[in-house]
Amino acid sequence: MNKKQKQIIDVAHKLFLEKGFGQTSIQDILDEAKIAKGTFYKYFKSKNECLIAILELVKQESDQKRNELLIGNRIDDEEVFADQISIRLATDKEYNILALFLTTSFMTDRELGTFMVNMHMSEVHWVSRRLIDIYGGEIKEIALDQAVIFLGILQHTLQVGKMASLDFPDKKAVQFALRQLKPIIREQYQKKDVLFPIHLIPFDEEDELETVQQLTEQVVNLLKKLLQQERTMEETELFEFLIAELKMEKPRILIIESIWRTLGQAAKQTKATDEYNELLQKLSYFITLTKKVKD
Amino acid sequence: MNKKQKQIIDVAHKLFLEKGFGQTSIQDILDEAKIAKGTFYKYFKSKNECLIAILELVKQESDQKRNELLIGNRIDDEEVFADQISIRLATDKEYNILALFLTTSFMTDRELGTFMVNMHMSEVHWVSRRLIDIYGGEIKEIALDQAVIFLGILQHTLQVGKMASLDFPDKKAVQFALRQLKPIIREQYQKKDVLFPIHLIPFDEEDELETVQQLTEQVVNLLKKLLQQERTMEETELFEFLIAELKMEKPRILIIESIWRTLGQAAKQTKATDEYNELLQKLSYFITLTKKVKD
DNA sequence: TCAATAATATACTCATGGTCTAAAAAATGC
DNA sequence: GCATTTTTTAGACCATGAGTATATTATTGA
Repeated sequence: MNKKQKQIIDVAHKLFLEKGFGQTSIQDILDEAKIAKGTFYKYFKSKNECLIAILELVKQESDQKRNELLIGNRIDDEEVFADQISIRLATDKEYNILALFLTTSFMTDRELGTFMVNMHMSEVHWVSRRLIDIYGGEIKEIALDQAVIFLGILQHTLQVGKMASLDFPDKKAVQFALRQLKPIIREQYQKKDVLFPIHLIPFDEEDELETVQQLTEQVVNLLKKLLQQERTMEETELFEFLIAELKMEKPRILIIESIWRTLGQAAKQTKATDEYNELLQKLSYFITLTKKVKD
Repeated sequence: MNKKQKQIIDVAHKLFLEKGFGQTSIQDILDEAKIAKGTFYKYFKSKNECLIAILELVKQESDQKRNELLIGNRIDDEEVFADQISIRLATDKEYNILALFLTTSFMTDRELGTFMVNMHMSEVHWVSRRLIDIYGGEIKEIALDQAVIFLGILQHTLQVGKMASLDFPDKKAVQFALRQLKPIIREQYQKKDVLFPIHLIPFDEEDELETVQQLTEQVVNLLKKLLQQERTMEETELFEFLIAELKMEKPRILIIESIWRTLGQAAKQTKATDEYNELLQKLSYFITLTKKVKD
């Protein structure tokens, strides 16, 4: 990412938060960033594209934080899940992401619309996978339903809370929603009353839920793939070490964890590619899952 | 309501549905309605005010339908409740009402924003009152929470269903949400785990939940109040009869019901005042409640 | 140093919401 | 049926804001 581009994104980011997307004109951004119109349109085809760029960045950052939260904790710790949700909420709320989702149908702009839908669906899928982590594979069939229910309760609770000017902290709403979920899970699990069948979750993501072995293989493949691209010396070294370590009978999990942390730091500096982030995510999942299996 | 005004509203209504609010320009409305700009701005201060007018009309119509649904059925019939919800859903979805709610924070326009919030809060309150009808006064303390949860699940279920292009009928989503609610109610009722205290419901509405006696008194007062305004001969006659009947020891419920129906028909023709509609609503509630008490 | 690239300043188009005015058309009261 | 008032029209006009285009001035990298 270019320096000027980053500058524009930062300013736009700030202004969108302060005044809202609709209320911020491109001129405002130009003035605040002290750049010419041409520069803006050199980097972004439109205001909407600029928003998408910001949203992608924000998502990456919160994904990172979510992964960090997972390390060193049990995968089935509800408290960790609550924190992970809160992280996204903080930024989501600032951006009124939910508002944007639904304005989709208002917009002519198909780009932004589909982007929003994809982002939301990926969040729903993430939640359903985490619910399986927490409540076990037995709820697999109803996990999507539960994710939809959980996010629905959460979103509406926050919305009404805001409307009624009761400003309880986000996390209180998260925990409330989570508490409500439990009796539903018990009931729905018994009755097998499913609305959204699990097969709606894309296959490659579903595979992540499988065994450590499969996960190891995926990570190794990813590493090899990334090695074929241009990498710094440090990365090459770390990647090759990881591949070797993962191929061992009993990979030393604490060493892998520490490398993961290093890579995560590096990713923070430069805007990491999707594949790089996928690696980080899979790696952190591998770590937590391995720890769990050890128990 | 003026004839020209109605014409404008109808055209705007149609266009908003076809192309969406944001995508419909005032010029579009003018062209379609074959009107001059001045005429539009004679009746509506702005595009937003026009939307509000439409929304008010739509709400009135669906309130009416909801009331009609209640007559002749038990107040605690879940099926009736599901139908009542579906009614509003049909129109809400057309208008992307939920989208508008949330865009509130995008808008500079405070008017439209507060209007939306009020409309939504009144819906939440209505649902919580109906839940009390259905599950009994014992759940009074948790009724608001339940309404928030129910609407949250419902809204998100519909949203995800739309995004995933599974087009199940609205009513299926309503029944799904309602089924999920039951175990929550059981659990929450035992644990008294309340987030939104009942006192958030405005007092005058809360009173409606009280006894038939109180309700009778309220209806009589409303009738007297309305009689002091200008009324047609027919209305005066019906109103005075109702007052007399309600004061009797055992009001003949079927007669009252038939008068209610007549008044409802009349209200459909001319745009009824808020007070008139309140009367209709209270009356229908009186009828159903009385029937229930008889059991 | 020179050529390519990045950045600036500024003028322009176009769509849209909203205001204003003068004249034509309708409605209304006597 | 005529005069007055109200409604409606047509269209000019303004402001704002997104996005395009262009000519000019840095910056930079080989």
